[in-house]
Amino acid sequence: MNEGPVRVRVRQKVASAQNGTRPASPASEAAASPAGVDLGELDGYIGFNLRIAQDASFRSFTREAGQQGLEPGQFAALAIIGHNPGIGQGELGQAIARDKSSITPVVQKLQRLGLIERRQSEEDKRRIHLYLTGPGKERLAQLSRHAEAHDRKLDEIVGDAKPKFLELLKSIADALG
Amino acid sequence: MNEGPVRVRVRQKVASAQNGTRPASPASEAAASPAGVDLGELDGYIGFNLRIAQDASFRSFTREAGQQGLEPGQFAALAIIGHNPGIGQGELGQAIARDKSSITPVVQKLQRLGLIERRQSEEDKRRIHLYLTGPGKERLAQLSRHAEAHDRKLDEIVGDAKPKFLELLKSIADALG
DNA sequence: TATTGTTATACTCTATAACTATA
DNA sequence: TATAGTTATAGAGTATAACAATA
Repeated sequence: MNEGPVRVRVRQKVASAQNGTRPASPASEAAASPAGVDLGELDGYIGFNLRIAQDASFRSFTREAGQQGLEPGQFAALAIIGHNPGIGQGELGQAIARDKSSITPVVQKLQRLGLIERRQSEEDKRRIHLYLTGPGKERLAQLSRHAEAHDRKLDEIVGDAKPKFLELLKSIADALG
Repeated sequence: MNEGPVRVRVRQKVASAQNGTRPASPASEAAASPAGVDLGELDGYIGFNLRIAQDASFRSFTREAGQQGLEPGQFAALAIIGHNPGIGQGELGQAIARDKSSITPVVQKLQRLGLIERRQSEEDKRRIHLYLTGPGKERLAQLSRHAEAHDRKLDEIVGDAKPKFLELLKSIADALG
């Protein structure tokens, strides 16, 4: 199954990459592989390649849209609130696969930035409904443009295989989630 | 381009997932989407779907192999050292797209666990060569079995499309990294 | 009792910058 | 001056557990 060493192409400057893990800071180092390192079995693993692709995508997104302030996760939260006005925090958490305690700081930050509004439910006072504010809608539109530009790059790489590619990614999330 | 609300299937128990980002703790919550949340534009983004798939894969890996002690990132480091005996820390960092300062604690931990040995270079005393120890090789073999079992699940989902799928993931990492 | 959200806490991962020791 | 690795520090992201308010 292993047809000899799998060596990775050298990266000249080792530019910033982007990932699916979370960088704490703006720029970074390294891309996805260095000078002649044998990845061995890892090279054929879907899991490993999923990781480096996501890592690259995330860093690239942050590198560009990060200047605008928000990161992929916050963009996702904003987009979901925009598409689901009045959604509760718990539901939002489920949508992005995060615990409710991880959602609290996210929505607090979005609120602090004036991008969302939080209204206590009338019927069930435990619940808080989330809505985009005017500035929130603008920001979402702005970030959407960035996200689209970013995804266009991915579209170019994936080409015609996009529908199948997306289907596979969704199947993975669905089956292992 | 948007053909109406994209609603996600309900997840009964909201089991643990696994991802490409890093969970700080063992188990977790949420999978990738909740009861009837409209993901809107996100649903069609490669970047977003890459994220949720990687998240699911990572959590699934950790959920099982995590019991054995090491996480995906450490497994990757171990595998790379195994395939590149004598590799330096900087090179290892490049291979997994991390700064050298992020590598130090990783290799220190692996050393503390007795899984790797670090030898100062004779020719260039600044460099440190990394090697697996006997226990390190055993552990790697053990983790490889877990990783393979994990990847077999992914293989089943991806099926015949695997070569193309891997190629696309590598292209993404390569183009955006 | 169960659920929604908050808080306190803790831990992982990561990077930047400054540093040591080599080269 | 430049490079390999370390340390100090800081910050993002995440979760668990305990809690308050409400149902």
